[in-house]
Amino acid sequence: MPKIPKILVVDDDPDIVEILRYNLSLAGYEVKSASNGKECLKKAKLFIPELILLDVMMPEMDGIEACSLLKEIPSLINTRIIFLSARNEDYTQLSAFDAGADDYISKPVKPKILLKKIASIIKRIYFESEDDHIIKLNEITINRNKFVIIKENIEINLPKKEFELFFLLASKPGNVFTRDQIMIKVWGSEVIVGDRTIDVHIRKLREKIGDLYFKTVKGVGYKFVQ
Amino acid sequence: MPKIPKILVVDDDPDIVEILRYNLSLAGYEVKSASNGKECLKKAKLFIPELILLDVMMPEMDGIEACSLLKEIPSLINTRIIFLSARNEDYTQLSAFDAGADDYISKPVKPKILLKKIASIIKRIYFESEDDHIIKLNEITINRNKFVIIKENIEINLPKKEFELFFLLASKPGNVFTRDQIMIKVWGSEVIVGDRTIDVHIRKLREKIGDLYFKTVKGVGYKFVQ
DNA sequence: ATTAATATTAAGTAATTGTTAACAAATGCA
DNA sequence: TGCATTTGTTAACAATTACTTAATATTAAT
Repeated sequence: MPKIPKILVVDDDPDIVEILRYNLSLAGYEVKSASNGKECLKKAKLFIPELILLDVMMPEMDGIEACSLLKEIPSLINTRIIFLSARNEDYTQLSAFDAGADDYISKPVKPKILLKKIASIIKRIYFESEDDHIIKLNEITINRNKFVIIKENIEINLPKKEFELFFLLASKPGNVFTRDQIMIKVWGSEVIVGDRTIDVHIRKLREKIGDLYFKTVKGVGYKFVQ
Repeated sequence: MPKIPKILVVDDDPDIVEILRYNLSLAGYEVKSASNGKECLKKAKLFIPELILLDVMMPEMDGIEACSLLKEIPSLINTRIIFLSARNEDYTQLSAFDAGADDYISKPVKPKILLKKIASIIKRIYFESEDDHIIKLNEITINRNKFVIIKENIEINLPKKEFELFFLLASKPGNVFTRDQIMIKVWGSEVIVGDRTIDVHIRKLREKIGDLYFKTVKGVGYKFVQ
C-alpha cells in the first residue's frame, strides 16, 4: 500500500461524523469531514481522498448533486464515492448510481460492515493502479480505463490509437521505443501499416500534449521525456 | 542484489541520524549522513545513494526544496527519496509528493516499518533497472535503453552509430577493439564502409565526450580509457 | 626521412522523419 | 437507416539529420 488511504466523511449530523471518524481513524485511515455538499467539494479538491462517504440527505446541496459535481473534477479521478442513506428507497439508490456512486450503504451503519466495504474498495483502487491502469507523472496523469489524460488539471481526450501510443511511451519515461516495438504494442503483430503512420500519430500527440514531451531518436525510435 | 545499497540520511537532529544509521547499518546498508539540505546535495552527488531519507523540517534549506533540487540532478535518476516528518499535516505531504518524493513517513519512525519500506523500495529499484542496460563508470553513465549518456550530470545525446560505437568501447574500458571488431559490431558483417568512417565517428565522440577518453592504438584499433 | 596509419574538414549522399492533405473506415447520432 | 463526425491510414513531398567519402594534413614508427 503506497500510503495511508484518505477518507472524506460528509454528513450533516455531527454524531454520525464522529462515529465514522472514530472507527475509520482506528482502522488506520486518515479522515477529514464536511457537513454539507459545498464544503465537501471544497475539501475534496484539496484533500484528494481515496474515498468519500457521502450522505444523501443534506441541506443546501444534497449528496446526489454533490456526487455529480465531484465526478467532474479531474483530479478526483481515482476517488470512489460511497453513499450513506437512512432511506432505503429504490429511486434514491438508482439516482445515486446514476450520479456515479461506487457503492451504497443504508444507515444505521454497522461499523464492521462499513470497514469491510471500505477495505475492499481501497484495495481495489490500489490493485487497479498497481496493474498499470494509471500512470502518474509530474504534470500528467494517465488513466487507462477512462482513456483520458489530465495535464495541469485539464482533461485531454485522445482517440484510441493515439492514447495507446502515448500510454506506451509514458509507461517508461525516458526510454526509447523502437518503431518495431511501437508497431507491435500499439498495432499488433498481424497488422501491417506504413511507417508514416507512427509519425502522424506522434505529430498529433505533439499537437495535443506538447512538442517537448516527445523526442525523436533518429534511427531508433521515440521517447517520452518529462 | 548487485551490490550493497547505499542510503543517505539527512536530518538536523543528530540523535535521529544516529538511530537511523544504527538500524540501517545493522540491516546491511551502507549509510552516510548529512545535517542539512546543502550538505545533502553535496554528499548525494558524490555518494550517489539508492535512497535518501530526508527530513522535512531543517534549517537553511528545507527538505522539500532539497528534494526538488535533487530531482534535477541526472546522475540521481535512480535515487529514491523518502520524506521524514514530525508533522503529519496534509499540505506538507502534498508538497512533498509535488517535489517528487517517492514515499512519506511520519516521525517518530518505527524502525521495523522503516526497514520494510526501504527494503521494498530498494527491491523495486533493482528490479526496474535490471532490464536496463546500464554501464556505470566513474564519471560517465551509459543507458542503452534511453540512448543517453550522462557525464558530470549532463546528458549527452548521441546519434545511433556514434552511440553504438561508444557503447562498444565503453563496455570494456581499457580493452583495445580492432577496426575489424568495430566494423562487425557496429556496422554488421554485410555492410562495407571505408576505414575513414570509423575515424570520423571516433572524432565526433572525442568532440562530444572528451579527447582523453579515446585512445588510438596505431596499427590495432581504439580503446576507451577512464 | 620515409612511409603507413590516423586525423581533420567539408561536402555530398543516403536515409529517416515531418508535414499536409486526401481518402477510407469506423463511430455516433437523429 | 442514413448522415455527420471522428479517427485511422496513406501518399507525396519537404525538411532534417546521419553517414560516408574524398581530399588533405598530421602523426608515429622504423
